[in-house]
Amino acid sequence: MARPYTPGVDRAHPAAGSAPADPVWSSVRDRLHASGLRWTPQRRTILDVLAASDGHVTGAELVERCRAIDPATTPSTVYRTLDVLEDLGVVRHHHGPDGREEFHVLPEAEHGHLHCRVCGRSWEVGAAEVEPMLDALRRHRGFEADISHMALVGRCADCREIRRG
Amino acid sequence: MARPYTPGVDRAHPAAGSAPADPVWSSVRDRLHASGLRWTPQRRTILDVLAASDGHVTGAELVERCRAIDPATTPSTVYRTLDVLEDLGVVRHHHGPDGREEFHVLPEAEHGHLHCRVCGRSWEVGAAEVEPMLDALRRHRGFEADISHMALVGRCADCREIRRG
DNA sequence: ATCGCTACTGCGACGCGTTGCGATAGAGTG
DNA sequence: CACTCTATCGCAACGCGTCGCAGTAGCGAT
Ligand SMILES: [Mn+2]
Ligand SMILES: [Mn+2]
Ligand SMILES: [Zn+2]
Ligand SMILES: [Zn+2]
Repeated sequence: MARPYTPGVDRAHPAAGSAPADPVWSSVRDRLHASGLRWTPQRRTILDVLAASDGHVTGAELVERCRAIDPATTPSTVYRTLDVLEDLGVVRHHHGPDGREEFHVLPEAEHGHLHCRVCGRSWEVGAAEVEPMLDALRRHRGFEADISHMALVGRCADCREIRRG
Repeated sequence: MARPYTPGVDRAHPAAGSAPADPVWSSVRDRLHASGLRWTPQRRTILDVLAASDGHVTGAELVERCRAIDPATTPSTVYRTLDVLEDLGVVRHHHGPDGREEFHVLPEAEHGHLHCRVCGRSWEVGAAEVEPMLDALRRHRGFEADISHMALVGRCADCREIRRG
């Protein structure tokens, strides 16, 4: 049952005016203001969800979790906010083997991603491990690759073991 | 104006029974049969389109070109056939910055892909250029990465020049 | 408290693929 | 040629995301 758009009133967030306790998250509000952007109940919902998540989450999952807090949540708003937050460095995204988005919340260190096509598991790969190639690309072509967005698909050690080839 | 499903009759391909002249393409028919798969008018249409394409093409573009030959073409059939052809090594796909599929027809050599986020241009990167990293991943983790599926997003030399950072 | 600017929201429609289903038609066999 | 088996097809519905539009509401200034 989709609620119609009911401005203000029943949309008030439990603590609408304030930001989450964690200093990392609370700074977001100020950084938005500093860029002439705004602090809204919808954005607070998304930040609450992100603060409660960690590791990699798909866009659809985030939408779903927002709806758990506010059933009136709209996908377009979530995705647009994720774009904004990516500009702020709060989240990073890459794409799974099927092209779907996966978000990493507050990545401590830059890293790329490995996806096993067979078993579906995935791993993070540190910047150091790919640095040689990135250097080569920078030197030879002047291309500066975004590590966070990197996702390599292939077969993991276990799955290669099973079916030699 | 969508034509209803009109089996057989007006679906006959100009040279329905035969395969394209090029030996590479004609072999496809035999290789399908060898695997217990079938040669259909729809598949011939798609192969005609692929034979007339080169470099990278999006899935949507391929569907559109098929419709130019046979307006009754259905997306699901095209995508399913592309899957089959990828198994045969006739095409390879990767994903653009937005996650959309791009197909490379008959790649002579394995290669990865670079996409500039700013100007939107893209380049191929030879296997040799990535080999060091792939070796490292194989040695340290036993992970065998698919080069053809690799797509790095970032900023090209020109676009870095313009806005230093 | 009120006002004005404009960032942001929800909506609706669209684009790209994918999937399950029942009907069709390849193609090997006799 | 008829017959059978089943791969493939078209369809319809769905999932993920994006975009333009018109109305709303943050927020800084008065
Ligand atoms: Mn893929
Ligand atoms: Mn992306
Ligand atoms: Zn695996
Ligand atoms: Zn560029």
